[in-house]
Amino acid sequence: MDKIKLNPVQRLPRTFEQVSKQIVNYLTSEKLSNRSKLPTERTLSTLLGVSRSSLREGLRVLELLGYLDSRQGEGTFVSEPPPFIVPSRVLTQKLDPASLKHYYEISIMCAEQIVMLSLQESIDNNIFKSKSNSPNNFWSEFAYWIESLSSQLQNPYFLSLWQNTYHLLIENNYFLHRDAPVEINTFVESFAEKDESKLKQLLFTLSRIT
Amino acid sequence: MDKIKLNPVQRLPRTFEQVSKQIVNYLTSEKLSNRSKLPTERTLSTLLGVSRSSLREGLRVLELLGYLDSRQGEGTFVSEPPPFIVPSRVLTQKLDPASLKHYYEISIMCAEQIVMLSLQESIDNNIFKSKSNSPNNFWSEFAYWIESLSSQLQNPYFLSLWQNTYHLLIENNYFLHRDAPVEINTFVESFAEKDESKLKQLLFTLSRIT
DNA sequence: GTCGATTTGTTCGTATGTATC
DNA sequence: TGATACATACGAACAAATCGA
Repeated sequence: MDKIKLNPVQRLPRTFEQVSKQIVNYLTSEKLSNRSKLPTERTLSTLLGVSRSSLREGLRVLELLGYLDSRQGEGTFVSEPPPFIVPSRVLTQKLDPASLKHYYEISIMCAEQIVMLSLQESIDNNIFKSKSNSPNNFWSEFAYWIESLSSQLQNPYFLSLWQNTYHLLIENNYFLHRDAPVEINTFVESFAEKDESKLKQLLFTLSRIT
Repeated sequence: MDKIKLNPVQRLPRTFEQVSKQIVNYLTSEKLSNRSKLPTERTLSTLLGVSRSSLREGLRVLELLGYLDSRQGEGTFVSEPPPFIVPSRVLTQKLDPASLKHYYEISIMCAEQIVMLSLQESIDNNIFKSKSNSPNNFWSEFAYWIESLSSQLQNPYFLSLWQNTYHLLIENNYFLHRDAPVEINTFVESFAEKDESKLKQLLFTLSRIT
């Protein structure tokens, strides 16, 4: 008996998948900048040789992933996709406590990284001033601080991850009954003094909040 | 002149958006487990009072986000959405060097977190054995080690983030001409000795690879 | 301020491909 | 082999939003 070489069968990608890939290739190859207008759905469907229904399914995918933005009566426009997407946020769906805890730990990891990188790149944070005068709301102040730091960072993906997870927690009222046993000024001052170990200790206490 | 309060105009969500949200609510409320079968497209469209085209656009979104899985001739099935999605990976699209560097830094952050958490949770890693006998390929060994660690971790989201970024880098040949100046055994031994500072120093050298 | 052209949003009917029994 | 159930795909038509003459 001969040896039979078995390869996994290749299925043709569905139409909408081919459509979305082709359009993204078109976007990148033509170097279409932000907000530039795409051809109409009818034009695209004839160009690609597919029906408008299938083309639209492809456009939906790209819109969801942040590559496009369609507006009725106007047209379809190029957009900048984010580096990360959290499914439940796209659908504004509430999450269970376990998942929230997992996202919380991710957000703290990002915060720590942002703070430490800011120290390394010796970012000037003297401009920072507490936004609100309500000293109770630690978390919004903390978020404001983290974003003011990361906006000066070279790598914008840490900010993206932070924002995704932080806003997800906000939307799920995660911080409603979780006040942190620290004040924002403690962070800001430790940062000004470049006190790395103190900052790490503070962030560790945050990570320990249940 | 009176003060005018300007609120952003509220648009009715498009049909496919309402469809995807309703279906997700249906999934969670009915506690439909993995792989259970949904009603047919025709049934769903009549139940929701929308056309099949609009329903399908909603299903596409859910399929892309990982909530569903449609197979021609069989049906549509429930699936488990991942905590994070990287747009360019969904479209198997190649990325520019700058974006890759950003993702690389994210992946290293995850790796460090996974290692440190594994130390804290005193995970037993004695079972680990190098997979291949080619000592050259540091990165695949490293990835194997990270995954063997994080599979025992309480929070699976670190693993998800790691895998997303690592596989994205692989798919873009990021490691092709980037050999690390360390060996995997150095990591494994330092971990066995619970040498935290040594591990941090090793991970720092990884983060410094350009 | 209205009208008409343009463009996306939505629907319906129909045909085809594919898996299961 | 055939029948059934299902997703996939197409095209034509109409609705609604936007913009400019």
